[in-house]
Amino acid sequence: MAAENTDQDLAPEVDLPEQMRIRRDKRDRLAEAGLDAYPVQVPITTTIAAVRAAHLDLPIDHQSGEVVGIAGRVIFQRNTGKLCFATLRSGEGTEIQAMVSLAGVGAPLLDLWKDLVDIGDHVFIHGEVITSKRGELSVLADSWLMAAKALRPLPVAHKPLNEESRVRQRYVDLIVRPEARQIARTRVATVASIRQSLDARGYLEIETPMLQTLHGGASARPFVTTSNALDLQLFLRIAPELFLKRAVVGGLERVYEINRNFRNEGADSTHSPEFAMLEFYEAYADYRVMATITRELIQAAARAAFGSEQVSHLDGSVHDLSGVWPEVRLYDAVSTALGTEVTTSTPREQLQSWCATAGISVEPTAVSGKLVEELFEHYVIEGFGGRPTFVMDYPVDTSPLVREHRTDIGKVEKWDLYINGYEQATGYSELVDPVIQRQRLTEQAALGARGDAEAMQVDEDFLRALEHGMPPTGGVGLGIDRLLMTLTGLGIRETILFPLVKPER
RNA sequence: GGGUCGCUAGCUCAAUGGUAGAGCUGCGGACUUUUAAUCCGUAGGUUCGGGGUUCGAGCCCCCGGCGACCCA
Repeated sequence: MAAENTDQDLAPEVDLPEQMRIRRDKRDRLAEAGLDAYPVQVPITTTIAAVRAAHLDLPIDHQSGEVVGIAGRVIFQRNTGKLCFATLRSGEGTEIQAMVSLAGVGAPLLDLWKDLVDIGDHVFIHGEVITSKRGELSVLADSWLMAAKALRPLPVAHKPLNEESRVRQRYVDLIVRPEARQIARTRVATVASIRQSLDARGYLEIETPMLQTLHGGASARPFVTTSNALDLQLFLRIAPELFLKRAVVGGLERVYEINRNFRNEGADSTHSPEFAMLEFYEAYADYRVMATITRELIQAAARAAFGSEQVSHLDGSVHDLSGVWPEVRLYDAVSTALGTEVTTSTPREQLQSWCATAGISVEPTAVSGKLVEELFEHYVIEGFGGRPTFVMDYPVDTSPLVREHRTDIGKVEKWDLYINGYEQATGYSELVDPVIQRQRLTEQAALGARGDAEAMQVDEDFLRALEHGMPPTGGVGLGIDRLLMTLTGLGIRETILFPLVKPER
């Protein structure tokens, strides 16, 4: 590692920005003064939050008598000649004031504090819990230690960091922007809520392969990699679907997985090449049952994250996720939009003509169902507004893993849930007939052979599993990052702590 | 994929084609009750990279990089 970065590592210090040179110098001077810039530990006795909680009512300019050792990051400093104030913040966001005075620590430690402590440093303060003359809860130091010296200056705390830096240096974003820390916690609460909802319903959380020898379970371009040891081409999974279904065949009849999928596609405000996905399958359920469970999952997540099914976005808008959500049928919606009836038997040439009129560019080989879906996305989705809407009953030729509709020929029992114009989740009555599944995958493979990079491959082992008998099953895929978008109104790159970004140079 | 906008000091931003500036941060000094402390002084630049036009380019032109927004 070091050997590959010699230019960086050996960069003369004079080439560093002044402020970084100075902080490196302070690091050295700490050692000369007998203070470790990076001690293995500091003798904390409690946390900032605990001190705050224990002294909620301490009157102004009062001594508590309690002596504590605390540590936190310096986020503001106010130094005077013989009395220094610093605001310390702990990782979870609680702040407390440290007071370092001549009377409390003596001249040598006071001078070292003033010389060598910067905003951004982690420090340890030992002393009595008091309130200042302005009433600020403080620890009046009788000694202090460096807990970890920061060699880079923090950005100005009161001006928003530009968006690119926030994503590229999330650690800085987390330090300076409370919303960034809040989003990370909201995500945890959301995912925990999902697990709780499914666990309560008797689901098992399992883990399935991310390295797969065949790509399937969705229509998407995979990332391709190689196992050197096995001399084998592998794909990063685009979906866990085919393995979760194997589990259902095996008798794990309510299973889910929350983990990453990888799709070799572009990134924008609603797409990320790697994204977190929930998939869950329930034997003896169908797509309607799964729609209800999905709505309840999302509503429970909203309550867990915000205490309400009315979620407030950071822009101040309020979005109502409560109640039962509207449903539209895909072909009905497209028919209404075009002012003429569109069915599964509408000729492909007619659909292509409508697409051309709408200015939708489609692959010349696109199947009829794909064209209908394109028309739907072009004409219908915006009309939903922000209201969650289930779009029901999709064309069979774009849904190779879904069972045919029980009454409508040429359609499948599939819904997509749209929120704010993006696809939030999709649910199926799963195709469990191994003979039809083989036909569908064979057709997919034929598309792949003709150059469709998103087509699925024939997974013989998956078919063999189905041939052992899979119970009637409902399944759902739900984007976790997009659920955070739904709950917070943020772009996908704000909901992912460390999204993929191109190298800076 | 197309279009528009942006990239300047550690951070946030200025700068008719004519000496690259400000605030905060930093550094030196004063200050024992501050709260984005205050006051005095001061330093800090490969203007994203490369090429071109020009007496002269942060600014105009071309190529490239990264990002944001809109469109498909």
